Amino acid sequence: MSAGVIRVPAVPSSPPAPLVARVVVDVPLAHLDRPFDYAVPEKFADIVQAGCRVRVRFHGRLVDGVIWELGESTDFAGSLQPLSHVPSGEPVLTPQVARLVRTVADRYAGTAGDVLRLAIPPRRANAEKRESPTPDALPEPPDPAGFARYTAGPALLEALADGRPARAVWTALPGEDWPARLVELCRATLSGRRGSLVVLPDGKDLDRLAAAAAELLPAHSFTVLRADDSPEKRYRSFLAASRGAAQVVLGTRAAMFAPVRDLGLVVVWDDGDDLHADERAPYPHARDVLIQRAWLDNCAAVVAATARTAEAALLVESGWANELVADRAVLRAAAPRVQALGDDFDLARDPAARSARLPSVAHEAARKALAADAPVLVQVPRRGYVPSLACDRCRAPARCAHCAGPLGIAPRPGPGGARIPACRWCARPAATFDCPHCHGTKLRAAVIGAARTAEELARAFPGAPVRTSGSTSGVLATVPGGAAVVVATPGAEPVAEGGYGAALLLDSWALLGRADLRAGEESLRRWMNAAALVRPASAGGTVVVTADGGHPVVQALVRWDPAGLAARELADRRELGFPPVSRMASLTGSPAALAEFLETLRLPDDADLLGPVPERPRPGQEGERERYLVRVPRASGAALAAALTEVQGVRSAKKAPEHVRVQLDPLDLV
DNA sequence: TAAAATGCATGT
DNA sequence: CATGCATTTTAC
Repeated sequence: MSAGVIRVPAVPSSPPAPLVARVVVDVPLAHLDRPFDYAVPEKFADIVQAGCRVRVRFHGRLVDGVIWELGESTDFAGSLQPLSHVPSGEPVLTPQVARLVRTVADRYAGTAGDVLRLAIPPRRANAEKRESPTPDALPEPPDPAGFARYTAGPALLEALADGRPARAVWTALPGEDWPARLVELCRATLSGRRGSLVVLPDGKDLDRLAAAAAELLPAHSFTVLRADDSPEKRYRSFLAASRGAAQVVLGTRAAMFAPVRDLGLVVVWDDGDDLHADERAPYPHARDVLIQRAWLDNCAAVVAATARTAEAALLVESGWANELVADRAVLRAAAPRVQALGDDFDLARDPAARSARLPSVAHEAARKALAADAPVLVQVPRRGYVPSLACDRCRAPARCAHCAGPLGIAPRPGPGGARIPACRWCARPAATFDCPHCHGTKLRAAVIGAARTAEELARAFPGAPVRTSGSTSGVLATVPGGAAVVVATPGAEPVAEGGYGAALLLDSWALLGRADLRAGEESLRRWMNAAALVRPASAGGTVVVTADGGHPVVQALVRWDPAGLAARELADRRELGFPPVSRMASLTGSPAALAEFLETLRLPDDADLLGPVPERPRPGQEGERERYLVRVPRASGAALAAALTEVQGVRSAKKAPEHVRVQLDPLDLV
């Protein structure tokens, strides 16, 4: 130290200014997934806040970042670079969301930067300038009558109003006005000064929820986050939440990270819908993220749907959540009559029958409803289901004798040009087949659905107007009461004023025959979501499903027993070693990159490596790609994620040229 | 992208 | 075994 330095005594009244900003930089490199310390220059001292955006010099370049936290010292041995820019002090990352982001990144073997990109919308300076309108007053707790049909319903509302961390798997009754019920949950929570977050699969559902919120919540107390809003509007809605102006946030899956103030409740609606799985790395699932949030923030959680997933069943079975269900008598009063077509009418067996007229039972149900001036819902399959293999005798999906993966025909012929059935998980050829259910030895290709045209139905019911709702023709949210035939693909069913008089579920064989781990659960979910729009049996409501009444999934629909099927699914998956009882990771990439990846990978001892299987080429992707699956017991899930993260770090540090896509608990376990 | 660390040959 | 120069590593 030079002799001429003059030491200035510290002014006692001024608090020590924050000197160090720990910044998460937006670079896509796995080995740099940690905060870096920067000096806060004098000129920014007044505006910087924990959670605000910054630009910093990193590796010589200017990059975007977020202040993870502010501190007064650093462990870094070198001299700190200063923050280059602080575009605004607006805190866009709350400490609670920061913690969630870290947890989610770790769970999915991704980086905090990747998760932050999902969690924080792009900045719009204009939106920041505007003030967020604040609500006038807290609401009173809601009328408990809405939940009176569910055994523990009123008690749940009370718990929420008291700020207790109640956890429930709610199975909504058919015909339930679920948007109103969900808003009542939010209102109960808000009456206790706590915020709520509700995540739904799509914009159509969000419209209904927002309409209910406008009725039941104070003005400006809620905000709606939807992917199809303009960037400016999205940022404004986001700020309404982060500033604490609106304490109730309703949105589609990107809202799962919304910075709700004083979070008291998280809700996911229809958690079986695959739209809840984000398709950007690291592919988080809204239900799982919200459950993590409930853990971290010790808040209430409600997993709600008309049907039930095996994951929700596990939450109940493990004791994490209580069931919120109606008893059988209440259910009988609410449910439509469900008829399954008997064994004698088998659409799948007779190709001619498929293109022919409606089965007479279905025709009769529709005719009656139309005669009573009620609309009829017709659910038809979407095109493009993947063909799969099933037992020729009993139709059970064919599974690999080694790992219980689904059998299929390889997209490319094997050695010698033969197209032998093979496991789509571990790629072992299935030279012989012995059905575990009926000991059949022959395989058949399961039927691929083809949409019945609206014109065909129009001919079947002359005089009734025909409307269609689907992704190609446009999704209708509602249809008026009165005789009409409404043709919809699964998930696009409009709500009918006064309920449908009948529903015909014509996609049964296409849904049930899919080579998907979730085919059974998913079929019931889609059927129930359609059937729930039908009037109760006492008002003449009828549902006809064109499937074998002996099939367990069809039985669950007839008896309206989503909990029973979910419990059964869970038991099956436990036996076969499937999620959610085990955790799985899929690794996709070029054969060379995968080989190199696996060389560095140190798997937990109890891990099971399956594959590789060839990946069907995606549009716009060059070269051969294949996929491995890794399976571990649930307890080793964190160890698996950590091992995968480590390899990603090593590979990115040595600049491995080819990327390997790592997905934890992927939905498509075909 | 640029500074620091490491590697390596060369002349002592 | 310093020294100079090239290459690799790090990233605040």
